[in-house]
Amino acid sequence: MFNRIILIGRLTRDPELRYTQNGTTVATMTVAVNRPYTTKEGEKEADFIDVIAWNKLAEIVNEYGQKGRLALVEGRLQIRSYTDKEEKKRKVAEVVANNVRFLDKPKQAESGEEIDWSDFGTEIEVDEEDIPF
Amino acid sequence: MFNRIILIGRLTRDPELRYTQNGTTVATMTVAVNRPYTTKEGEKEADFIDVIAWNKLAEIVNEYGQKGRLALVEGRLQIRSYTDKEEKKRKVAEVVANNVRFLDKPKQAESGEEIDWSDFGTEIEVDEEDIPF
Amino acid sequence: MFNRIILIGRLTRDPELRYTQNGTTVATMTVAVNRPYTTKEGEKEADFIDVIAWNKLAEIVNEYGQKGRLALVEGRLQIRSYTDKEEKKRKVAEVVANNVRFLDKPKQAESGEEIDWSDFGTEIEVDEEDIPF
Amino acid sequence: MFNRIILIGRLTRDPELRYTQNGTTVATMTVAVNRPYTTKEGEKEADFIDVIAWNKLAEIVNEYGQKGRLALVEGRLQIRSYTDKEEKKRKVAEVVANNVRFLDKPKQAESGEEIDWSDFGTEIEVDEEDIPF
DNA sequence: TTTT
DNA sequence: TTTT
Repeated sequence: MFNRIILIGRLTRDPELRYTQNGTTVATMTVAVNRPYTTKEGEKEADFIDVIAWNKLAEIVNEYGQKGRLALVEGRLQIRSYTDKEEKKRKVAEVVANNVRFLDKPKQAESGEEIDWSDFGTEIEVDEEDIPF
Repeated sequence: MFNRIILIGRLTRDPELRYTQNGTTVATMTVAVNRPYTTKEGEKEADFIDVIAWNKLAEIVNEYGQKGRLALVEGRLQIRSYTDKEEKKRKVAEVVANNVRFLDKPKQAESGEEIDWSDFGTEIEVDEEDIPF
Repeated sequence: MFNRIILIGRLTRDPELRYTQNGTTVATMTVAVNRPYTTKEGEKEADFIDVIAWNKLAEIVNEYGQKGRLALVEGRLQIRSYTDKEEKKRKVAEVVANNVRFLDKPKQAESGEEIDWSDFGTEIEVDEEDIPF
Repeated sequence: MFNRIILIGRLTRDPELRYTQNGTTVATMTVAVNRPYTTKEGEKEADFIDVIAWNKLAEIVNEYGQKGRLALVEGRLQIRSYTDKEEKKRKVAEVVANNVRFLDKPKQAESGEEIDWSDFGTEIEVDEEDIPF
């Protein structure tokens, strides 16, 4: 009845853009979120959380999100079930984003390339109806 | 850096209570959260989300949570990695609760048993330091 | 850059429906949210939070929300400034809802009237673009 | 029964530190949160939201928070009522923080002063029991 | 009294 | 496969 998750973390890699068979745009990325404690050995741990974005949000994520950028992700936690090749039931957890914001300044583009600063703090939010799955 | 999830859904089964080797109490349960849409075939779908609670919160969850009850769960999404028997890397997603509240009235106890109404709307919240993992 | 509030509480009165000059529907209501503690005198306290909903959400809130119902409200906190009749600057805080859900069963309608159960757990969510102010 | 707010915005001024009569530390600050739209005249608007932090959190906020810094604030919305000098009932809205994080790097200290970078991304979270009001 |  |  209610499912809301809010994450702030860094992209572990550049987002990947793909298209479904009927042409819907989808972007996937992984966000590393440091845990709120250190282990007894004094080490930091992180959760690596898969995020999926659809349509216009996918395109914006793909354009502005790069490995290392600090992102705020808002969405819902989705658990997908499937059967693997060995006929075993598996589950996949991912956050279906409806809002992504980049909180740091983009990295200086390589070799003098122009930077588009307009994304800093840009609001990218989608209606639930724009999320196909 | 920030990891917050808020769920409202129903317990798919009674919580399970266990103890770690050093005696820490831990409760696990699964919450079914209906998705915010119906499929093209008009079917409702749900995400079945594993929840883990520690210490005092585990005990309260175990006492007041029963299959079918409507629960609000607040916590963080944790992704644990492990290697299975076939030496394959697997991931488990679960919500580490720091706050659980039951939003409906408890089911009438069987056979005239006394009901403890005190849990209805009770605030059960734990400090991050009370969560061992 | 980010402003999200989630409340669960009870309506202190039936919602009020009005229309702006250009015909936009707007509903206002107050939600009582018990505080997470009792005072030293053992008394419960509550925050009485004004909520405003626009357009289609306003109509649904008006139809299904009645005094005493348990509601989940999601939105953003808005602080409006104005000058009162004595030329003093005043501030008003209100939650602009983009999602309202009723978590309890509706009260039995008076005098044998039919009940519409369809609202129980219904998802009512609006796009940011449907919120005029 | 549930009251959670999450804000990201910039401090409009340095936090103010005070002490209650019984010696409890309290910090107040205002966070400017830009609204998710521009007006028809193309202007950006912001909500100026008062935030209050207690005890250890107050001290940390006071130490690391300066005018202009980007902060994430998590807490609950509190509406306090009081009667003013003209015997009129007034209401004050403020966020009681239980978690504050600074998301940008601190400003370079003036005149070669040493910078303490340790706060960047530091987790500052308090137990509900540490919040006196 | 308002931040970038 | 993991980010700062």
